[in-house]
Amino acid sequence: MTEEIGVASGLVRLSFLVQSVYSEVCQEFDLTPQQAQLLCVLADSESNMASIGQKLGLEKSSISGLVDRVEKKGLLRRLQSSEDGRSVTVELTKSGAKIASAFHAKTTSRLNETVSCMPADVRRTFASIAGRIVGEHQVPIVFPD
Amino acid sequence: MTEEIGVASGLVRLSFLVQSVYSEVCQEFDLTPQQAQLLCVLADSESNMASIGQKLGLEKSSISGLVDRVEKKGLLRRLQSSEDGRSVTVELTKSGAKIASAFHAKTTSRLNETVSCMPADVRRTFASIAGRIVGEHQVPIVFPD
DNA sequence: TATAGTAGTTCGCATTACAAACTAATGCAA
DNA sequence: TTGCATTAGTTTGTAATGCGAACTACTATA
Repeated sequence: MTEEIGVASGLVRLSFLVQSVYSEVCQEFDLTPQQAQLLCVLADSESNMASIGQKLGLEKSSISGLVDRVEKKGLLRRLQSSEDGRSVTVELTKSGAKIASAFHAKTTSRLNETVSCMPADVRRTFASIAGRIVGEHQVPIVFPD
Repeated sequence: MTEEIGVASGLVRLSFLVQSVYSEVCQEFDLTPQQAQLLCVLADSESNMASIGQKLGLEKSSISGLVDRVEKKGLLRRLQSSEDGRSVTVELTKSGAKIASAFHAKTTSRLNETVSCMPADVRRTFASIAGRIVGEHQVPIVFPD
């Protein structure tokens, strides 16, 4: 069951596994992975378009469309910023917040299941190393804790 | 620098980090992530369309187009299977094998850099746990060792 | 030999992502 | 204060992705 693999291969294959779990949960919620990620980013706090783009690593033109489609689903809304007339504030609607929260809980539970084959201390060790890596690289909070 | 985060959040954010490194290397090789993944799968051994679909977790109709585009770049070729007239064997061309190998090396090196902030024993521990997780879940070899 | 099943392809659709060109609001300099 | 460069977002056009459904061609089996 256990394979001796290198760090790089482990990272890529782990990422592949996580993506597939993430996608499965997305389907249950009728969301695309990108839409779910947007909800998770906004769950923490409202954002303008530029900072969404920064967190997700996407160009502004990509954000416009993504926000359009999620807005059309009624999960978020755009507000004019009072401070800067050019800026748009994006925030979750009540429905969006509910779905974001349920999606987050379900994904967390599924990922915990995924590592349930390992004893608690190994899981703790793993989480600690993962935290160290993402901390070192300022990975944005695309999935709150 | 180090953050105390849960396993689920660690997995998602780590995956996000890996995806961004992977995408960066893809750009250097003028490949999309999906195209690179196809090359990596074929680097191990030739495949028919169905088994590519299984490894990548995609429907057959998605594979047709992906293989089309990579074939058009001259990185792989389709061969009629001698055993089953319905089946198609997909294999890398010489050029495709060369690019697959270079892509793999570069990605491995970049991911190793990414974890270079940690001492060797921690990296080994991490690789071992990752291997255990992907082994437990029969994650296909989308990135050979 | 008829027919059911299998391997791939094709088509139409929605989503994703980008660059370039655009609009509108802001801020700074003369 | 006026004028111009900058900034925030949007729009448009293009390419890639991924799916399901309908299709073709080959295989297997009853």
